Amino acid sequence: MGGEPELILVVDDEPQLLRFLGPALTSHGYRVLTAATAAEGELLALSHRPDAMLLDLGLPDRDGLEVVAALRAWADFPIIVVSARGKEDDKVAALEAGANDYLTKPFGTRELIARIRVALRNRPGTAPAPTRYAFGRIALDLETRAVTRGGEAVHLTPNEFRLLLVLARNAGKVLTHNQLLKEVWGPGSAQQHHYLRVYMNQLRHKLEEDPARPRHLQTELGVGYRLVEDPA
Amino acid sequence: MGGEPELILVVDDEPQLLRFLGPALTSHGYRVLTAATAAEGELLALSHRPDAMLLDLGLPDRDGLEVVAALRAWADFPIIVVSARGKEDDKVAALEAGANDYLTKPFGTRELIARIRVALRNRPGTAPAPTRYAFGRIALDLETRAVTRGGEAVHLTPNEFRLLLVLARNAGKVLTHNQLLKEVWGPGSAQQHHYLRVYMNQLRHKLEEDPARPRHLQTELGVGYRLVEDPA
DNA sequence: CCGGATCTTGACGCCATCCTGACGACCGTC
DNA sequence: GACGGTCGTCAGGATGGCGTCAAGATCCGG
Repeated sequence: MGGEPELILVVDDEPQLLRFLGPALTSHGYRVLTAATAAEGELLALSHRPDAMLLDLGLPDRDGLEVVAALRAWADFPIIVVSARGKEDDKVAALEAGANDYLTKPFGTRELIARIRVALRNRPGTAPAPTRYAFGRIALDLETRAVTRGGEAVHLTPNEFRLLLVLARNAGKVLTHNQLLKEVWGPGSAQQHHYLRVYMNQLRHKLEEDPARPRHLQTELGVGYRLVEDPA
Repeated sequence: MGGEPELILVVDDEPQLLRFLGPALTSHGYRVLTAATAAEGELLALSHRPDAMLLDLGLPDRDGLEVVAALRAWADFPIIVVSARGKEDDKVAALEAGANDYLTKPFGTRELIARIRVALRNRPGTAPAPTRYAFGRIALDLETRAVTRGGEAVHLTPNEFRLLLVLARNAGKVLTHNQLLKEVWGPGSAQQHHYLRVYMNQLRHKLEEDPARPRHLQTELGVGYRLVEDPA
């Protein structure tokens, strides 16, 4: 990631806790901003757009749940609620109001740091494409480029693998002949439907129990092909 | 939203807990998938791509942390860890390994539901345009090219599918013979009204309860055909 | 430069789909 | 009541897409 260090806004009215949390967070590489009241916290959140917020529910000037709801109206950063009250009703209410996590005092620093990291990790903008797929007894791993059928390794040629991969990434959907050709053989290969017939045939022989009656690699006549988990 | 209910995969070896969690989750509108071992859980996760996973750390066949790490290698859905051990070290280790949340047994159902909702709410972008139509018991999905009648799959030939699609896109409206012919068979097929009679007949036999008294695929005498949701 | 793996291309039989024709049902008109 | 028109129904023959096999052509590493 390597960019700016993340900014954490801590809103709590206990100076004791702040003196304790500040160093803990900075020592883990975060920048810290503090506020002692809800009003000040909202103001700082608005002006500094922190990457995450630590919010004590027991603030003097305003009800904690209201603060969460008010923030959630516009803020998209994670809000981790901290409270001395540990009843289930309190937790549910805060989470429903929009909090991302709920910690009951007292809590350990390391757990707090871990939960902050989880919250930051889950921010939008990080959608890793899956690197593994499975369809019945067929499994496929992108990183190792390994394909197995019922646990046993199956060797696929490059073109076979690409074809299977395109189908897997769009599992369930029908892909037209030209879509598949473009993805596997590159543009300019349209109308070469014969490739597909040959390679689908090879895939079926390597992956299907009964290549003549494919379970997963289905033909959509006149349209294209599709890979399904289970033959409806 | 508004599509399929979310699928939750619950991996736990205590039947007692499963019997307790299953109804709790389904009653909140989730679909539930269960597994009793890590191996089974990973397989189901791979093949069914749940929207979230509930994972007990104390599984018999494999260390819980390993399972979390292995899943995180490819899975992008939230993993909520459940454990009887509540020590800070355990929590930190699980969260660092990739878990999204950590609940200590015993926990309340409402808190669990609330935390699941938080996890689902935070998922990265999920809004593929649902290209679907429904008319009574007849449903039609453009992406998968699947047509169902009362839930059961119905196979349509390319021409049948195109004809149904044109009618569905103009649901309620009457389409003239020539309009339909042009859309399905291309221009230059005008006056070939016999095509329509044959194919409408086939569609009715595949989709209507009583093909002789069509509910949805209506004839407009001397004009054309129309697809309606409900026979006024 | 050789050998094996992979890709391409051709040929052929089969089968789903499509087209076409024949016939009956229904309705309005003369 | 005969007639013409439109529509629904059925089935057989034609067509084209698909699966299948195998023989070159090509690529690549040793």
